[in-house]
Amino acid sequence: MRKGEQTRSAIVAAACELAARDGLEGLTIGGLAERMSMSKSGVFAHFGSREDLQIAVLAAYERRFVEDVLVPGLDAPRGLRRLQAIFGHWLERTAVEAASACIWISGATEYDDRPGPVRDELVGMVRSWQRELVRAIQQAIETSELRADLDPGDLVFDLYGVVLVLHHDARLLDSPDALVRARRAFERLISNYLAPPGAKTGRTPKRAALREA
Amino acid sequence: MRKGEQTRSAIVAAACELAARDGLEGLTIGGLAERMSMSKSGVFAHFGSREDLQIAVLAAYERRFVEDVLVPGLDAPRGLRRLQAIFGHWLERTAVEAASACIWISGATEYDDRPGPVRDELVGMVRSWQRELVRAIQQAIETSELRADLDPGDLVFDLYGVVLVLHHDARLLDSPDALVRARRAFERLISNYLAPPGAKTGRTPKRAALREA
DNA sequence: ACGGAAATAGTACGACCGTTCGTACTTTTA
DNA sequence: TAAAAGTACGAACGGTCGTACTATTTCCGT
Repeated sequence: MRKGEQTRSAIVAAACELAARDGLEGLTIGGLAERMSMSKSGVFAHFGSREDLQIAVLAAYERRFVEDVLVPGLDAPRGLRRLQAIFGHWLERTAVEAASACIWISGATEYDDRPGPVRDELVGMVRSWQRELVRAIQQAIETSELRADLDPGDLVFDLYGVVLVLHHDARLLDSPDALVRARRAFERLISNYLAPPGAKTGRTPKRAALREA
Repeated sequence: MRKGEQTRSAIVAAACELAARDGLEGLTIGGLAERMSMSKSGVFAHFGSREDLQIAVLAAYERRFVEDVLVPGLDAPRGLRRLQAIFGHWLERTAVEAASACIWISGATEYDDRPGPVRDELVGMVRSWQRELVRAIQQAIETSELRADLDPGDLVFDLYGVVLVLHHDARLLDSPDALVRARRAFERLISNYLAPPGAKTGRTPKRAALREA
């Protein structure tokens, strides 16, 4: 029972690469078998169905994502520093490893109109990740680094947008500026929400501009 | 020579709907034929290949996108108002019509690793749209509504991110807040770049916060 | 080292894919 | 009205898809 799990995880690893290139829907058992120099049925036997394979790929991706982005971010102290660390790793993973796509992002457009277990799994993972981001933001509020009246959901929304457009511009448009633009966008976003220095409970004036249009 | 073009455009219209649901790669001639109550070969005859069909769908989408987003925006006077109008229509089209996806966005992840004529066409359209946005931003700089030191490319990057995350959250996560979050994000972005009132050439102080982290 | 179990291969299936071909039918042109 | 062009059909092609079954090989504890 050891050899089996060994090859199974090797299959999943290869499947991750294929899915990154062709999408989870483009992932095919025949192609995977060829990549593994195995027979189709040999590969298939490790999963009850293609759907289970896709879900296994998603799970493997999540594990690695957490390892690459969240875990190293936890070395930074709670608060703004940690938020910056997490987001920095996220950006790098999205852009520098831009040779291969993020299957959460490609999956979002593949499954937004396709109900089923794969979509459910994907949605659960994205929601869970966004919850993790909310937590990091709330901690930065608790340390009085970010304003108390900041809606964490708003900031998560903005941060996710930065990653999505980075992925888009770097991969589809081959834009070499995308990463530095993303970093600048992050700094701007944060600077909007910085608590005024020296205040324990931040409530800044300004804002309420742009109310006429 | 008239009947043919008539049915052809009907086919393209149906293909647009199918592609919005299943993606350009998920668009199939058989499915399209069934939708049209025609034979596969009858549908196929209007296009030399599936690729040509996909490109025809892209072209039709672009025409409609320009009609829905850019053209009505041109009613607003040059400058910030026009930029706000264009972006507002863009947001509405992305969220309210969120019943069907944007094939530029889904195509971005479908083709970012898949070279070929379809990708080239898609990239050309997205680049052209971003150029249009740059133009609108530059006009808002010329009217001294936005700061002169604003890099239009940065703002286009940010705006695109807002639309992408709106598309993502509204469609994948069924988030009911996505649209209002997107609108707030837009206001925040713009307010970062507003030229100081009464100045012809804006060069504001502030900023340079967040330089320590 | 042997025997049972686990792992892989082999084979076959029905469905659907894009595409081609020959042929009717309908519209436009001369 | 006759000829020509345009339009749609049905059948069939070679392929690939996921999956089900069966057979064979390989592993591993005893």
